[in-house]
Amino acid sequence: MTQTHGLDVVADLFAGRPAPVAASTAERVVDVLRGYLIEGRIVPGTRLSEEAFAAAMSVSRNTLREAFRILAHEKLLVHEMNRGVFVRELTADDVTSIYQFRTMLETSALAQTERHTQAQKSKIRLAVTEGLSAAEAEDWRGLGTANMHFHLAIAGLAGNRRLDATMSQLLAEQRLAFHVMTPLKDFHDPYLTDNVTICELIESGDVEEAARHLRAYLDRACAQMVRAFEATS
Amino acid sequence: MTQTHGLDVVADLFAGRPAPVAASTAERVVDVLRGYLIEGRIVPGTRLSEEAFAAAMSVSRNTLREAFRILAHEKLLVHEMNRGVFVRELTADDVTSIYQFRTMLETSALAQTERHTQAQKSKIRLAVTEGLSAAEAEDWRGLGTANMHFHLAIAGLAGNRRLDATMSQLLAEQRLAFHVMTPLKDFHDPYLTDNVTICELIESGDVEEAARHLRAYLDRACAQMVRAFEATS
DNA sequence: GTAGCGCGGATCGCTCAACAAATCACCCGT
DNA sequence: ACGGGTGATTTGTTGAGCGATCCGCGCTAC
Repeated sequence: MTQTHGLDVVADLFAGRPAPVAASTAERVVDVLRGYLIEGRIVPGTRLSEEAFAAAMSVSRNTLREAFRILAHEKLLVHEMNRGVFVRELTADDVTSIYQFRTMLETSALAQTERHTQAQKSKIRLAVTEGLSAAEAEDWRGLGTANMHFHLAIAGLAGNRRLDATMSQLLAEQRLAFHVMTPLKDFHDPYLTDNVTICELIESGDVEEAARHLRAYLDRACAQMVRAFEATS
Repeated sequence: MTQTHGLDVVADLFAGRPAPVAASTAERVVDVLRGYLIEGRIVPGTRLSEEAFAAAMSVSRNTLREAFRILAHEKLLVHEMNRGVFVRELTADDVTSIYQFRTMLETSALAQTERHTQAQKSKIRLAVTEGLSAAEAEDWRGLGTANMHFHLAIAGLAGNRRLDATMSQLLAEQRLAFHVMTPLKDFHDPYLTDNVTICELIESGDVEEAARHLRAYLDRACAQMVRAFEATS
């Protein structure tokens, strides 16, 4: 980095840019595919043919395999030797495991009050209002993502990049199971009021009670999801 | 799965097997490379030439690239577009971030007393004795891995596979920084007595005090590491 | 009928060779 | 010393190819 400017004016110009849209082809493929997976556009369990997908995305088989390897590492795909890659199918155990881990992360983040910043707290509030307006517009998919933002913001209270990363990955993984939750309204809507309560508790400084509430909330959500899950299997 | 056997006799035959040594070539490469990286045999910052490594490990460039992608995803390598992959160089911030996260995970696991099993607790004790005998034999590298096993066992108290996975990954990542800690004795030895104390506290059922002790311990270790870190840079 | 067997056909795992594009190292003129 | 051009090196990606493995199907034997 050449130190030509006293203040880094140039850096500011590019600061708010939406990331160069994934430079490499493989990463672009990963992003697209990940989008499909967490939106449930490909049913869990289906095999992803290398040839077919390579053709569909106009990339070589080699590049596609790089992408597959990454997504398998993110646990969105399963790689079975000499058989191919499949969209991950979550079991009921996976769901409880994910929720258990989430509970640990989120309550832990909540407990680190000395790290909480005003910026993070306002992100929580933002996610809540996002959810409220999505509900008002009866945009249930939007309500789902708002809910995700809420929990990411909670985890963000710890101010730890690594925690944020694992949290997003957990949520992505969890989304694989959302296709069994139909209609989405029934799943997300009841928790909106919980989000409001928790947000207010945090703002009022009573993180203890917020954590208790959150824990109960997550237990309930987990139980509901497991129930819906075992009903279909 | 064909249901030929009433009791699954066959499964037992293969139960204790040391995993088929990574079936695919790419995974084998990943394992070997990961071994090198966490042992510090390749200095952080060095570029890993595709051609050279492909030749050295007798695999094609394409397969090697798959391996590189995975290791980059594990944050052991850094991939820079059109420049190549480099062994990750941790910053002091990384170290504190890792320790902060570890603290959250380990104390969280410790707090979930209702999930603690006797099997897990004995694993902790095992790691402690492993460390004691390593210290007696003046095997400082062995003491390091014993210490790792200790913390993995603590995290294992939560009984959550995902937590275990992120914990191992964190420890692997942290190991990238161990090469600055020379001699290893001075870094690991002081903490052996702490391990003993914490183990006893857990066995006596006083997880509260164990958590406090652990937290202080990790803070100290982090500070020491950061100090050693900034001394070299 | 059904359990075992063998035989393609499809797909994966991996390699090799090639080429465009980007980066790097070096030299040059100023 | 500094900016700029130029060729060498390395990466990004592709395409073809081949052995290995798995799957489905039909055959046979009991």
